[in-house]
Amino acid sequence: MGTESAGTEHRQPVMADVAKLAGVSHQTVSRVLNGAPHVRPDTRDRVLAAIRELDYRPNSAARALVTRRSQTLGVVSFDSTLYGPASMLDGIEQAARSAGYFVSVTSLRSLDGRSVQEAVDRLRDQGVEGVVVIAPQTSSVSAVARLSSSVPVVAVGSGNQTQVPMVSVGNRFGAGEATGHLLDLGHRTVHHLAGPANWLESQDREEGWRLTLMAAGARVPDVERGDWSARSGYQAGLRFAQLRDVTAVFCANDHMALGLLRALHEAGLSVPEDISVVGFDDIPEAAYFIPPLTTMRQDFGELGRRALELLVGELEGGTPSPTHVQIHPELVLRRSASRAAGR
Amino acid sequence: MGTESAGTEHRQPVMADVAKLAGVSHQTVSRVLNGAPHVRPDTRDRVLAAIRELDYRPNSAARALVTRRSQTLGVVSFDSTLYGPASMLDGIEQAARSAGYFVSVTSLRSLDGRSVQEAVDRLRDQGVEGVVVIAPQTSSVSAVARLSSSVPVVAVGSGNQTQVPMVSVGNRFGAGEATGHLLDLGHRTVHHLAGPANWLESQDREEGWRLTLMAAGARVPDVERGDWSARSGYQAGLRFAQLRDVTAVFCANDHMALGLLRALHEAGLSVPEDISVVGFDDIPEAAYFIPPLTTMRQDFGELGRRALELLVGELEGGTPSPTHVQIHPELVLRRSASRAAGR
DNA sequence: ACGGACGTTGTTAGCGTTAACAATTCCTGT
DNA sequence: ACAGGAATTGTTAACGCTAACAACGTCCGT
Repeated sequence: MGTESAGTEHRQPVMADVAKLAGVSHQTVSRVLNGAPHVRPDTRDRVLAAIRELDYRPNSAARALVTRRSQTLGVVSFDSTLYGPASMLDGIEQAARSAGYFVSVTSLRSLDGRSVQEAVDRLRDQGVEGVVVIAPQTSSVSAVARLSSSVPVVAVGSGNQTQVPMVSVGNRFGAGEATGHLLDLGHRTVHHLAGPANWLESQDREEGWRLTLMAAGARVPDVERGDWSARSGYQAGLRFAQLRDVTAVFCANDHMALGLLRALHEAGLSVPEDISVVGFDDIPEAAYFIPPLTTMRQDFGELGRRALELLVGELEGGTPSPTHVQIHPELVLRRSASRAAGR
Repeated sequence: MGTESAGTEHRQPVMADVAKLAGVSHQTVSRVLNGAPHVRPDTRDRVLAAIRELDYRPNSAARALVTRRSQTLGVVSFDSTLYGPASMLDGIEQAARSAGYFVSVTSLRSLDGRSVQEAVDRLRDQGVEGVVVIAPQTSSVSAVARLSSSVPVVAVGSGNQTQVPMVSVGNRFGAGEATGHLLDLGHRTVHHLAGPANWLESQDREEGWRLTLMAAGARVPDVERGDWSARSGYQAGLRFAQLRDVTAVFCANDHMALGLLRALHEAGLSVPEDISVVGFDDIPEAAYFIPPLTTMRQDFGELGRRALELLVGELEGGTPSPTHVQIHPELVLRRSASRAAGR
């Protein structure tokens, strides 16, 4: 008793309102809502009708409180402006939705471990049941490993950490393919425009490149290093253009390759006649660079989806074992790499 | 059940646990947590110490239940893989975080009104306090207008709908600037590569272009239409290359401009000598196209931030009036547009 | 017709927090 | 020292839902 409605009180309807209208107890309403067995069909229909009539919506906070499940997953990403992270986020969201979860995002401004810690804490405070981390820096991955105890965490990106379940692309493999392709084309060696040193992706791609070169007995030239941006690729390209002996460059991503292409073009060098270029990612624009970019395709959306599946599996199936799913990138042949001609 | 084991019962600490440890009532703990006045400093310290010791974290579901506030905002976006939406999302998240809100995202697969309806419903079910819609299609905007009654909604993107508060870029203005620039350069007229017909952005940019041409007494050529992708820009470019009279084209976005550039290049036409090109967006790569793209810069991040401010203002300040914030794009001069030479 | 199994529904008790109010303590000025 | 008020703390009752169990039928076999 107590708080009976005063008059034309216009609050959101609650379960009790539905119950009254349908002439049943609120528990029966709950049963209908949750698809519990043993509800007589006509009762169910009456309840459903009442729900529709009142436009009733269950209060998720109340439900979360009692079930101890928020139906929410968190994503922490580093720079969701970049194509890769954005696509992964997209894949994650898709997969989450079809698994019946909401997704809450938060992105890092800086990449120290403390920042990752903070982000995950924030998410935990919100009551997420698990989190996917898109944060492929050395520092953040180790930070993630530390906090996986409180809430299930899955990382997506790269690296061979085994402390945290992870889905990653075969960066080493991909870099090897790219480098091998260039070598097969007859280049004496392959130069490398690497990504930031503290990114796992960079490290793995560089390693794949180096290993392949060594396995082929080719000279391993010094690495140029960019920051993933076209700008940095351009600057590196200017430097490569000076070097007489470069005939092939493997770029750690497509954006840098774009900058490189432009620098080479300005230097009067033509691609692939003078210098062959291979990228990594296969962003949608890569096919429209001048010339069209030969690159390693990786399916970011799939990556995100798989990461989410892993997380949900751990959440629901009770698979506690740190798994490591790997997705292999694929060489896409276009026109930016060709037979060595010397220059 | 994961890491739960029978012997060591180890539930998450709740407020009562903290209270007991600190030797106070749970209400005092609540007061400390919420910064209520009239708590003696040393009591506060004891409580704080207990919180730290137990690593206590307030249960957000319980709090949301009683306060009727979820501290969560929803974002529905269309294709967060694109640079624009991704950047806006980023801006939104930033702003939301600093305003003390969580952000829950959901993206649309298809763009009919029903789909928007569903997405917003989903978000409502989760208990979001407001939503930002990044969905610049004709159909979705009108759908949004319809449902703004239940939960505050702010749209971001384009259009001159007044039914829903909105922050948009001055697309018409920007298109006018771009077109005007080309005209000033001496081109008789300017061709247009437009975006999808059902996008508000497309419509506004096309209108801005058309109006400017008409105001200048220039002929208004037929429009080519793409879908924002480089691929579609390439195809349109192939067609433009056939037309003898095109000396300048204004592309509705940079990605299509990239494809256009490539098509022109293949057709043996040089930019800007034979044809001048101006884009829209100023994506980070635009400066590294061949040639560097003259384009209209718009600050997507800012757009997102402003949208969120608007929403929060409505939520907290109780400003119910549909506002319309407009951000002006800015012409960035690079090398893809030059004085008309005829061809 | 009767006892029991089962299908169906209702009742009661929390979940962990904040709001409202009651109770206590500590000061002031006189 | 004492009333009166402010500062500080405690107690109780929601918030809207699900879990657990109790209470009704209803149907069957005997």
